[in-house]
Amino acid sequence: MVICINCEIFGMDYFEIIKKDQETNARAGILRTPHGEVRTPSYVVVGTDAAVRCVPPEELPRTKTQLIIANTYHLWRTFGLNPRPAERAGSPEHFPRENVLGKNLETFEGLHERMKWNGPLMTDSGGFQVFSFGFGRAHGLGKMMPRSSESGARSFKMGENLVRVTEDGAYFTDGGEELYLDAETSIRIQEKLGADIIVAFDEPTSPLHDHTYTKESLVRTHAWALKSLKARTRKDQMMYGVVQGGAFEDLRKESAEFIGKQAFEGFAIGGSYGESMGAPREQMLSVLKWSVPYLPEGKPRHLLGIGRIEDVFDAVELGMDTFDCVIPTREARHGSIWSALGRFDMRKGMFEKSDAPLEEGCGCIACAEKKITRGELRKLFKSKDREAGHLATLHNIYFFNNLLEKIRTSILEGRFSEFKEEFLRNLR
RNA sequence: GCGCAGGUGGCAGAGCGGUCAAUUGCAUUAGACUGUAAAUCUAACGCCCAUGUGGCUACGGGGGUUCGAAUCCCUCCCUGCGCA
Repeated sequence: MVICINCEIFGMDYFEIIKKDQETNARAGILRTPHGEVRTPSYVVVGTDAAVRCVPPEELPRTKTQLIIANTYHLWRTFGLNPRPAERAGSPEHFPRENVLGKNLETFEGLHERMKWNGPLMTDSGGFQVFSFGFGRAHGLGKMMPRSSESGARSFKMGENLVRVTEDGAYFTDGGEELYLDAETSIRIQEKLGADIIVAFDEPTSPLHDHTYTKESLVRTHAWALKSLKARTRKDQMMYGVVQGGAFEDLRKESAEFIGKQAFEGFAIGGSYGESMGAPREQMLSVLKWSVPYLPEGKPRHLLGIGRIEDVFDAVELGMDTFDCVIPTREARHGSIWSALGRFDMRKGMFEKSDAPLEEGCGCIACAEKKITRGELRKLFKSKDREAGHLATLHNIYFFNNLLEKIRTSILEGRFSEFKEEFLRNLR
C-alpha cells in the first residue's frame, strides 16, 4: 500500500517496478517525475552548482544521463539571499557570470531553466554539508573513511570544524558569515529551486561517532525528517526521507523502520562508511542489508553518494534503485577514465603514444564522435587544457550511465547475476 | 682573437665558504578521490646497503687555497652576447 502526501498528483504508479530479479533483490522500474521518466536502476549525475562540471548542457542529452542532482547548500550560497559568484558553476562560456550575480531565491527562475536541463532533477538537502564542513572536515574524512595505514589516505588536510549542530539545525561558518540551515529552510530553498525530487534535511554521521552520539544524531535526523515533510508546500515535488544510524545495526534498523513509515515518496540511505567493522565497502553493504528490508517495496530507494562499479552492482543486488556519485565527474577532471576494464589514469607515461580509443566501442561523444585517442587525451591533460576534463567527463558519465542501462537490461532479461559476475570478472 | 656573461641532478633554474645529495618548477613514478572544501591532493625521485645523526660518487675537466669548496684562485674545455 503506497502512502504518500502527493499521491493524488503523482498517481499510484509514479514508481513502477517492472521486473524483479528472481535470485536477488534487484529490480527494474520506472520513476515518473514531472520532467520525465527515469528508468531504474539509474545513475544520478552530480551537478552540485547547477551544472555538471565541465559539460555544457547541450551535450547532456548525449550522455545517457537521466537524472541530475544539485546541492541545496551550494546553490543557496550562490543564488540565495547571500549571493556570491558561482566560480565553480560550470565554465564561463556556458554559464555567464552576470546571470549569476544579484539574484535571490525569491526571483530564482528555477533549476531547470538555470541549468538548461529539462529532464528529471533532484536536489540534496544540504545535510551532507552539515557533515562535510563539520565533523568530516575536522577529521579529514569523506564519504568513505580510508584505512589509516593506506598510503595516500587523508590526502585532504584536516581543518577546522565549521559547523555547529543544534537540536533544530546547523550553524555554518562560511566566508566570515554565519549561516543557519534547518529543515524548514532547506525545504523552502529546495522548493524555490524546483527540482522534481527533494531530500529531507538530515545529519550524516561517521564510523568515528560512537553509539551515543549516533543515536542522539538519529533522533535529530528523524525530527528533521518530520519537519521536512511538514514544511513542504509544493505538490509537484517528490520528497525522499533519509535513513541514518551510522555503523550500528540497531540504529540503522530503527531509522529505516521509522523513516520507512513516513509519507515520503522515496527513501535515501546516507552516512559515511569506515573500518569500525571491516572495510568501508563491506560496512556499506551491511548498512544496506540492515536497512532495505524496512523500506516499502513499492517506493524508490536512493543510495546517497555511492557509485564505483562494484558498489553499484552490490547495491542494485540489495534492492537500491538510484545512485548519485561524484566519482565519474571528479575523477575525470583528475585524469581518470573509467572502462569495463576498470579505471585508468590517463596522465601516465604509458599512454603517451597510445592510438587506442579511451574505450573500445564506447558511444560517448569523446570516443564515438571526436574519436579521441588515449595519447591525445593524455596530451591535453599534461598541457592542462580544459578540454581534457571536458572529454574525460563526457566519457565517464556516459560509461556509468551506460553501465546502469546494461544492468537494467540484465534485470529485465532475467540475467542480472550472470551479468554482474561476468562484468566484475573482467575488471582489472 | 679580444671583452663580457655563463657552465648545478632528465630539463629549467636557485644556491655563491660549513647547517648541500643541494630550494623551487617541469618531467617521471606511485598513490588517493564515493549525497563536490576537489579540473585537486599526497609521496618518491644520484647510486648502494637499506638498520642509519649509514656508505659512496657528485654542481664542465684538471690543479690549488682552506680545518672545510657547488661556492674563492689558476688553468683548460665548452656555450651565449658584443667587438674585431
